[in-house]
Amino acid sequence: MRAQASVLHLDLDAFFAAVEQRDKPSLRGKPVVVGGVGGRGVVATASYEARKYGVRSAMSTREARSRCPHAAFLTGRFHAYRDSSNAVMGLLRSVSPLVEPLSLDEAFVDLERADLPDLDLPTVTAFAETLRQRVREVTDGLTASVGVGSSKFIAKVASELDKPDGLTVVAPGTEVELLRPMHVTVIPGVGPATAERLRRAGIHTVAELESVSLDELVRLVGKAHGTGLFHLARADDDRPVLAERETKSVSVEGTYETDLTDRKLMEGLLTRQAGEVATRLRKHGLSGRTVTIKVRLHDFTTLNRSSTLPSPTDSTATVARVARALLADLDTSGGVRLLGVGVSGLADWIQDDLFGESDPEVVEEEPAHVEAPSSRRTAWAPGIDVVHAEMGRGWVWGSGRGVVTVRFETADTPAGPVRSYPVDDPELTVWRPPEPGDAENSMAPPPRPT
DNA sequence: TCTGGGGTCCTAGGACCC
DNA sequence: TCTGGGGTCCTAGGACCC
Repeated sequence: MRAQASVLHLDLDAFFAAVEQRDKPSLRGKPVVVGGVGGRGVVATASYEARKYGVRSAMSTREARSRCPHAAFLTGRFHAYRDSSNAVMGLLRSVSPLVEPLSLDEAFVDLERADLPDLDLPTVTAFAETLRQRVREVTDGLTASVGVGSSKFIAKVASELDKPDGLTVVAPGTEVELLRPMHVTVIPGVGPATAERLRRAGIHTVAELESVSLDELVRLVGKAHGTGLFHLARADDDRPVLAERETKSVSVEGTYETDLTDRKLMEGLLTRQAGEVATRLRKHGLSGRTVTIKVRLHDFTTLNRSSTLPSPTDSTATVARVARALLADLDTSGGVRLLGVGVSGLADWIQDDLFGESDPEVVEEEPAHVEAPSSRRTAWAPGIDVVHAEMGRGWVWGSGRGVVTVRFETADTPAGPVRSYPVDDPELTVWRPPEPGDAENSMAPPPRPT
């Protein structure tokens, strides 16, 4: 907890629905529900007009239709949402270099890094009001709710207090008295299961939570969660605002209108999902060692099965093959409503399949002099094809001591320049031969060193 | 025909190694 | 040879968030 109110949380109001109402004037002032419109869809966002009828996020669309039949039910237009989100995040970053997006419609901003004369309440309040106005301008009319406080926790709680289109600044020193009367579910991480456990222990409010010993809380909800709750109940929160978060996993899943029973069809769907996952991995220059499938049965029981490879992959064929093998061990005779594929244990890039699909000897015989940065990452092996964001395509001449040297040589430029980069330079990634489904698939590989 | 999709983090048990 | 402990990796499930 900081001595000044220097953490800001911004939340765009009913974001998806608000974008739809902005872009389609006939929807303004009317109930709008964005989400899955099929038989098994759920509500992503309801406009405030729809909320009056009890429509809520995560409610089934079926339920929403029965509560508010005259609402407009729309599937999302994610490009439009992303455009507006980018405009807002860009605005926030112009104001402070330390911006932590939580989703398309939410972010923390560290005001200690903003250009403010001081962090006194009047200054911060005026700044936040100006920021809300500028959000309106860059998004062509969307509104945001903003909270400012001495920590992430307090800023987030504050932004909820005056929704929509409001601002709350919590004065340092008043945090605990603000929290004490509130229900424990204001604390991030306290969902239905934890709230029920606490309720059975007679704990409903933050004040009651504050009176419980650390040992007792750990006994009730586990070590990590218990210690977290102990501190948050006292508004004790030192989590920093972090601008960049590393991706830990990539996954694709789908719920089907009717339960699947045909194994061949399931294998085909998993194969298609594996292709989407692998394409996204390649697009971001990532690869991973653990392939996981997710299977939700007809009765909603959910199974995960995973397998960890000896080295990272971003290959459609490898991910698909492992996914199908994992499915083979499962009894799906009762029907399957959801299938999914994911890859985790991510490295910055790939070794598996660099020299062809199934050739484990090549993979294992990594030259001893090439040092891997960590067990999860693989060194820049000489000869592999790479691409640099500005320089374009080339191949690795050599590497060592944290530096990789690249020769930028292609069919068009046979005697290209040589450049060296830090091994973790984000501009430099392994080049992958395009697979079906990739955006650009007309490029030929560059010449290889002999 | 109740119950999405994309994530993160935690727990717990077993294998394996030192 | 027996016994124990600690650390890491892997797998499965669950809670939670937006």
